[in-house]
Amino acid sequence: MAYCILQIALDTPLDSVFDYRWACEPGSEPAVGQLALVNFGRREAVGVIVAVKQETDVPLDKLKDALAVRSQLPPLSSKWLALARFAADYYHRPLGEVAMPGLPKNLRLSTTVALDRALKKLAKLEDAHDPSPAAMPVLNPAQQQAADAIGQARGFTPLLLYGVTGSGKTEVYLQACAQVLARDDDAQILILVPEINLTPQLEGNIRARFPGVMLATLHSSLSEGERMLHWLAAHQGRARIVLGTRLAILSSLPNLKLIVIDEEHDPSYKQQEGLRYSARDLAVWRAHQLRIPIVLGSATPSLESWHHAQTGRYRKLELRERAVRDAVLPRVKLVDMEKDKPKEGLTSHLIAALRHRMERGEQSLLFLNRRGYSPVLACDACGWISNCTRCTAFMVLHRPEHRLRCHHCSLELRIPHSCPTCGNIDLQPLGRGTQRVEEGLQLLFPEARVLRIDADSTRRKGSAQAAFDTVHRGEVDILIGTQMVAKGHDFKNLTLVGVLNPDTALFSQDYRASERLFAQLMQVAGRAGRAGLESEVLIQSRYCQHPLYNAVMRHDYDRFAGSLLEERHQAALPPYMYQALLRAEAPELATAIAFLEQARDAVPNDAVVLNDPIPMTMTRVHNVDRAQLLVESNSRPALQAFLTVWVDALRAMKSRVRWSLEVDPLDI
DNA sequence: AGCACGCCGACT
DNA sequence: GTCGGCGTGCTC
Repeated sequence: MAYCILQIALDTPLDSVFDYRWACEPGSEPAVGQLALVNFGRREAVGVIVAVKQETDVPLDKLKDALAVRSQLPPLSSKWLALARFAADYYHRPLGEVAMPGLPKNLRLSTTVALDRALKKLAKLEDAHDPSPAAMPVLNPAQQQAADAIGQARGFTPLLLYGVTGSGKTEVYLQACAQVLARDDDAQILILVPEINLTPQLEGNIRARFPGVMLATLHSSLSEGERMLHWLAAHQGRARIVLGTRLAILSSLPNLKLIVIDEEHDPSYKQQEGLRYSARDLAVWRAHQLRIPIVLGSATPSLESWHHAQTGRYRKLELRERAVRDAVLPRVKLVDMEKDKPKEGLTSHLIAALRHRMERGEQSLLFLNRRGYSPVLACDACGWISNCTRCTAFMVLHRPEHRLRCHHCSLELRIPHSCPTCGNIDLQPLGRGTQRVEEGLQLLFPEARVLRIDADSTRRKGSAQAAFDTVHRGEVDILIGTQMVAKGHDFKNLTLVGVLNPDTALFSQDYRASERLFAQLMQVAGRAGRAGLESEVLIQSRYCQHPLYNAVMRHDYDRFAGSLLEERHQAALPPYMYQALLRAEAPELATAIAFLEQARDAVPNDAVVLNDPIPMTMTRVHNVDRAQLLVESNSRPALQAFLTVWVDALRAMKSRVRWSLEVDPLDI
């Protein structure tokens, strides 16, 4: 029997691919891109074949035979492999660690029963082959122009669709999709959305609009069986529209002809653990690779994308008006908390506005990005405060649950009835979270139906949707919530938005905080007045003169972004600078710092700037101290070239300190 | 990362 | 006597 050598990428942190022997006659070797089951160490693993060779340098006593090739599955395309390879190189992780985790878990088992079952089920499924859409609403001229620009774009065309909330971006996407589907019988479209709780609405819209088109969704709350089915439908080219969250950017789409990224500025496109990739950036690369158009939609684009639009790299499409007839932008007002002292966290202005909505039978939304009852519990007598014993953080008082909770390591304690150090029984909750505001609302408005929506009130699966349904049915007068309520949902009868405590972000260490706050305020403001009712947004602040609030009041992203970009330029920050962050963690801070100092000097270099190692803002989490080192360069290639050499050197250090590298970090 | 091997402390 | 703590070594 003749043999060939399969080079296989496996999901392991080892920076290498692995050779296996495979018995086969010449001419009938497996294809590159096929999956194979192998023995790896003492376990079995599925990897992807990245090369088929006749020879190998691996000594014979180490070389093993591959166990099986998944020949019933069409191979992943060379384009897909190139995407994975790019991501692996760019983020400096092993190829297998990038390529494999995106595949359905059931494809990576040692048995093929799930695969075979899914293939059989798909084969029985009728291909829906009528791309003609159901009745399309008439677009306003700006929308039509945008949809046509997308639909008619050929080759790599990045388009920034800039439109205020409610300006009808979704409708533009849908009509552009209709054009692409009508033009090309095989065309596939990938639509990315930031979070899963937005998908039901959009998914319903797409299904209603394209009843004859197969739609596959890909997000983290699918069951493994569904994920396999949907992934396969995309991989076979049969799903014409794929709607997913960031992980869908690595799905296999052989006939991809258009990519849409909704709310492209949203931080959840950036994976925050493991392989820290940006789905938005990979999407742009993928569009470039395939020479297809990509739409980046947002009311508050990321400064990176805005910058590209200003310099002409991206084409800007603008929607200036709300699409629903008579819908106007809500009036945004600032309430000066220095003059109007709040009661239960609410100024008299806001209380009056809430009362007014109650009288008119309209709904109100209060936005406070802080869950729990109060962020700290303190003792007036001796100065004790509720520090977490494992983290550099306060334990948050959760009154309904009778617990102190650390939001970083999830340590939980009963609420102490007296001060642990001096015995004082009069412990004070300091500050205000959603639970405390909820309590205050019940005092101020005993007759109101108040509903709190945050991560605590929606722990059980499906309870978030149930809560939102209650609001939609009009069974809630005042809704209080964290950023969960800021996104996506259209509340038809909502005419007042109150923003309770946004000031902290104004003075944050993180230079992206103001960009994020602006986006968040615009987004939450956009919840009001969707159905044409006149509505207002009240922002309670101690810094009413702050330019950020001024820009929000005028709905003037344009100028705000311009001034932020100017600041970034002056301060040599992204997008004028390219960054990477080396993080280290150890039981003692000094160990982490020492590692980073060693890392800083590991490779001689004059192309990039290596800053001094510093402890992270929140130094200790779960009894581990963390520090970081920022690497900067005004040239992306120079930074990348350095990182390639550096990562090799860091691996060679064989330090016992845990470290990770993040390219293009969002939080510094 | 897994996973196993290996060499020292307190338990039925 | 063994169960099990996690140090370290390897994965074609």
